Amino acid sequence: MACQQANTRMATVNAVTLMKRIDSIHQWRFSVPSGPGAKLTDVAALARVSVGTVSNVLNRPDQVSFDKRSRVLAAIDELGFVRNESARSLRSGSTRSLGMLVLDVRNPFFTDVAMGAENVAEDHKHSLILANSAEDAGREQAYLDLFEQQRVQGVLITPYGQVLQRLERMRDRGIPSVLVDRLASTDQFCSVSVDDVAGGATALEHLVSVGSVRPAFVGGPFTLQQVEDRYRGAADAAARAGVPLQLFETPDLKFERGRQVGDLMGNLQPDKRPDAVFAANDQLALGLLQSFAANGLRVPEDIAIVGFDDIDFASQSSIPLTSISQPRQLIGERAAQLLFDEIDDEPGHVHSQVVFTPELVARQSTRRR
Amino acid sequence: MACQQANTRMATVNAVTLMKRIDSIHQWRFSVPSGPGAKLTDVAALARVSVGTVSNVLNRPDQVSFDKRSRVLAAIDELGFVRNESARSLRSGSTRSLGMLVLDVRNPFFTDVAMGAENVAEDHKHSLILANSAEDAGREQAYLDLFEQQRVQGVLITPYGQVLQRLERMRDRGIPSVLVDRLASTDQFCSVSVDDVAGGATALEHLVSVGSVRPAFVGGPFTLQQVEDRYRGAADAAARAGVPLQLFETPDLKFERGRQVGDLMGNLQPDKRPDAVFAANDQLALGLLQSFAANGLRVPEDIAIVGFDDIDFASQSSIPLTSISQPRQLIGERAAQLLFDEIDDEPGHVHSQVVFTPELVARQSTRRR
DNA sequence: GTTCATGGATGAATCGATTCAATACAAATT
DNA sequence: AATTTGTATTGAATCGATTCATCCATGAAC
Repeated sequence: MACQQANTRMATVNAVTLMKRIDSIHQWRFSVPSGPGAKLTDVAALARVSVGTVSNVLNRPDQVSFDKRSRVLAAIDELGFVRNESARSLRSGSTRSLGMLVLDVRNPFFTDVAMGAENVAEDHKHSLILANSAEDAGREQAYLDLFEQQRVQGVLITPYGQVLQRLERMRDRGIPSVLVDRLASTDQFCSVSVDDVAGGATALEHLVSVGSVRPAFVGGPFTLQQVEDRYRGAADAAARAGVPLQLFETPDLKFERGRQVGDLMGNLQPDKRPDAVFAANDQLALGLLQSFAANGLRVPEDIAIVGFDDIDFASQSSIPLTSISQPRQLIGERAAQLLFDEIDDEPGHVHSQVVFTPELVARQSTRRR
Repeated sequence: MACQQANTRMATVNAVTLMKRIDSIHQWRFSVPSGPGAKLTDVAALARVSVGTVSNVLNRPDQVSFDKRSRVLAAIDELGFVRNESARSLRSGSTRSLGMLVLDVRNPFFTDVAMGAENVAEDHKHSLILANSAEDAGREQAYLDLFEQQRVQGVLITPYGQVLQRLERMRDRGIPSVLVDRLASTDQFCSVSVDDVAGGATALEHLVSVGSVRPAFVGGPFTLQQVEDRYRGAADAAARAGVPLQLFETPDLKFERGRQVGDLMGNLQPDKRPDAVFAANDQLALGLLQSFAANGLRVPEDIAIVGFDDIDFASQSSIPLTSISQPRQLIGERAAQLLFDEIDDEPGHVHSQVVFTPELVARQSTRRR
């Protein structure tokens, strides 16, 4: 009884589906195709094959005979079928996407890293969802929520707030992450970072090698690990070289701060004034440069400058800026590779910390006097 | 017979579901929660309510009594339930996302526009998927495919290749789009753009007003509508002012080209050399600036420069650069608003073309001599 | 005491793909 | 001729949420 009813209903459903198909073909032929697009069953009906075969054409085309495959492809084309990704990933249990959460999309450093990651993701037929925490713990959490809801396969993140615990929980539930531009403090994660201490040392050694005897460090806040490390590297190198290192601490790393510090230095007695500056990033360095230009200090003759990051504009400044260059794209690529390693779960996956050593790019701002 | 079998199978399924539920609670209580997360039915069971109620708590919390609502929320918390967005949007037929396709994520112009759009999207509880066509027609198509598969609610796009027809088709199937930084040539789309002709005119009038009598335009290729328009605006303004306008055409708008053109100008006789340059964008302008600095030409004394876009680095150059500023963030916001208008289909939606007039930001590079 | 209205709650049906056990069929082997 | 092997194909069950027709309980109105 109930059974009969079920059968009846089934027949009804089929009839409706068929109608819809004919209808949609009709529309396509004679007018503008519109409304909700065709679905897989429509394609199957038009190509006179089963839904399983259509799915195979989409996912394992080489397992389908030439005849049916081409019929299916023709039907797909005819109907303008576009597979519904929500349905795909609901059933298959796997989205084809990674989430990436950076501190500032407007910072070219991160967009470069993202491009590197995107390239690798593309090779794996995944897409990269790029999000911007904008150095805001709330947004950071919100985007992690989003990533979890979207069931991304993995996350690339430059953490801002306290998220490590959460990331561990996510990993335990099947969403691994890789820390970018941060050395993992635990062995719970892979990370890709840059040896800022070495970078700081390189910068300062370079200044000494071009003749500086009164170098200074400009940067802050020291709560940023990067700043701390770069300073420490520079301080150690200064000690080794037997020169003092003056410190100008700033509340942030923005251009404006650089200009302010520059103005400050410009007002010092020439013999008190540093003869070279190592700025914790290029923004600061450009600020210094602008200030010096405005105050009639010559770079590098009166004062040399080295920055950090080697952003495009370092080389594009009127006086091209010496800087410490990080392999940005490579960082992104490597991070994505590590992430895929963990996703594909080569069972013996061990978390590894990749540390790149940044390189000096010498330009006019530190030319030997 | 078959009917009986069906019933039996159903019972089996229920038993399995129950087992799984108990199992997952068990795991939570006594060990690390892991494996596939809890689902909505688990929450319903733990809170002793129906699945419909849980769904209501998630989507229409005010329609649920306080008692059950808090039980559900407690269960969600206890199980660490995260709603599966694929399932949500499959059933509801609507994703909560927009796609945005730009020509170059590394260009601060586009990241600013994107941030504006993102803010509006956030207000509408949507997320913005940012993709980079990188001025590659293939990638552009591929990302549009992706957007269609993901069933985004709408698309913000700065078209590169021939995509208008495709966008029309998408719109007819329920995915509208808004053109960004492009004036829609048809009335089929909304668009948000900037009046480049006016911008070009402004730039040239400014140069004349600070005393230029031999201005030049640098930029290309003229197949880019932007370049064409900026040049035309400048040329018209020059004609009106009764000064000639020299043209230096470039194959692209990159920094390096600016430097090359700058070197070229540096080699001209001082009385043949332009006394002011309008560069089609800031990258070119910075290239010119660097070249002039290297060749000992003083800016603005020997030659004034005005750029276009007012990127951050325009003001951060050693000699701060006068530029034509576009309301980038506003462009993104407005575009997203128009898109939501069309998505929410206020039935009388008419496509509108928003055109912002760019503004001159005068800085040192055009200071009156 | 009965009817009606209403806000809350329920749960089977549903969205559109993929999966996989079952089957059909051809070719190879015994 | 019978059996095995292997490949191509099928279609019902499934993923995890939302939807919505239905039901329930409570109180107001008659």
